Amino acid sequence: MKSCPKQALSITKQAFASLLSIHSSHPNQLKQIHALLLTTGISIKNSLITQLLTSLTVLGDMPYARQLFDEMHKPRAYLWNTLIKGYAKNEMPTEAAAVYRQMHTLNVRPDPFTYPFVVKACAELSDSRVGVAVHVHVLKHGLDFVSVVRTELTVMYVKFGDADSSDYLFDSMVEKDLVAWNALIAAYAQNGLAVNAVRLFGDMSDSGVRPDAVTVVCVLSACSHLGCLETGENVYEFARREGIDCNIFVDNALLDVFVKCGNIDMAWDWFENMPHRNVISWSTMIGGYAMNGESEKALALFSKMQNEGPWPNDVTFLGVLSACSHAGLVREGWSYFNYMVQSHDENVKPRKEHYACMVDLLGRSGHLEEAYNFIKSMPIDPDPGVWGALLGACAAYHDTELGQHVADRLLEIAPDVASYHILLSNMYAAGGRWHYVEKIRQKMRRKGVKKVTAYSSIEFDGQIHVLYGGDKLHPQSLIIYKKLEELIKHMKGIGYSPNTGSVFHDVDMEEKEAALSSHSEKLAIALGLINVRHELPIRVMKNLRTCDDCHTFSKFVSKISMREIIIRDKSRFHYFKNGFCSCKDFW
DNA sequence: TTAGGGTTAG
Repeated sequence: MKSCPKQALSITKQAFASLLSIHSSHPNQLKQIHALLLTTGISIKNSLITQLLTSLTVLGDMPYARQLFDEMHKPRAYLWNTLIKGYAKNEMPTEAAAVYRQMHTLNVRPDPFTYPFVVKACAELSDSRVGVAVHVHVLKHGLDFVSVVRTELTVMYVKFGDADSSDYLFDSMVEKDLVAWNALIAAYAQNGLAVNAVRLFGDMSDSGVRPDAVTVVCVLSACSHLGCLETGENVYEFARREGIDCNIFVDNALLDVFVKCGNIDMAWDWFENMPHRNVISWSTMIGGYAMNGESEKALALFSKMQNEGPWPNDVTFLGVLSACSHAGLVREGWSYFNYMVQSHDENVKPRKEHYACMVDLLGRSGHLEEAYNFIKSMPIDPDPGVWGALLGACAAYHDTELGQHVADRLLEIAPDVASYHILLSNMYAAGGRWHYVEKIRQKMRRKGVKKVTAYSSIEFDGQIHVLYGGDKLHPQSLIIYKKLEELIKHMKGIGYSPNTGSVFHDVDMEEKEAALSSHSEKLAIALGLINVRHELPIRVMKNLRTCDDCHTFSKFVSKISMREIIIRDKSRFHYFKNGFCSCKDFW
């Protein structure tokens, strides 16, 4: 090779460069090119290696990317950055952080391009100490005013639930560009702070930065979470005026708003008139019918999709199985599930979520033993979601024995999840075994397991109101409780008796009733009765599953107030009208 | 020799 003329060498390198750019769709092709490159013995130009490394990280072959990286002699900072970015983008935050640590140990000086992905990886790790340590490094290197780095730090602190830090970083950002606004709006929308997302969208408009389609999609997604139909429609109207509609992402996001606000007919109209529909549009619509209890329509739409729509994916099947689950269609559920098992399409192979759906379907229909055997026969390790579905069924069917067995398994693999402790505790409470309830409560206290705070939201006059259980902070608090008192008195006269089975503590009857009567959905319904125009339904969105008592309560309220009440809980929609619920008490 | 933001279910 030494005798090889310079010009020929350059041609060879160019040839490899074009080989790389043409054959970069599969890791094996890249490996072959790499091997070929090594046999020529030409000194591998950095740009070729970078191209190879980047292609490997894009294709997600991180082990090979790592191997290639390890063969390099003293890689420069930008190559470290490429590797970190690869791990971060391939959902391997632990590895990304490890590479950064190694870089630090070897005294490779990080540059402004290093931190966006290191910080992103830290945000994914549940250990906030690592994130804070990296923030300190950023400060030491004087890179905290680089807007991309600062944006990622802001998002990281939102994920850690550290509002003071994220507020400070964002507010003190000198030039907030479009991506910075979008990143924070997205972070709020995805981390249970959807109200903040909507508010920030307002601030953004005031600041003069013009939103784009990404902004609109994020805000619409926040509206979906909150169930804010009016705000969602206003945001879309704004997008239309600004010419940032005509985009399938925006169309799907608005479809999701209709679906998640329980406006299934509007969703269908919108879906039918969309100029383009992809697998997400179809899956959203199918899932929407399922969530609204319209299982036949969900399944009919799925057959239509098989005939004329795009190829279904794993998410489509979650909607299909959930439709079966909500309607108790055990036979149909099995047949869809078996179809998935036999499918040669890797995208449709059942994942743990599908197993959880099947357990839910079998469990809800009372086939507890079958559900248990199904879990035991699983080819993959059952995750907490799978066991949790069975525990829920045990609680619903008062099978304390199996429930205890399931809970033992569950608390082994997910000892810190409050909802499982609470399910177990409710199961004992329903059977009056207060001694066990107290034991669980002590265990939770000892281990510091925190409950997810229950809240409900309701929108009227363009304002979003969020109410927590026992809320006393709402400006109309006094009238809300007065209204509730009136309602309960009236309802008791016609046969309502509070179902105290699901109250956590072993306290006396009066206290139990008081705890029940301040559940967030009851407060939201009362607030709705006071404020929502009579011709409109009262739409309440709850972040957790609604309890038996609130369900009965809502039926009674729909009857005595002659109002339509729509509650979306974590599981599905409930339409209460004239004393009945669309779920037929099966949820 | 390179950078940050988005939709679907549970």
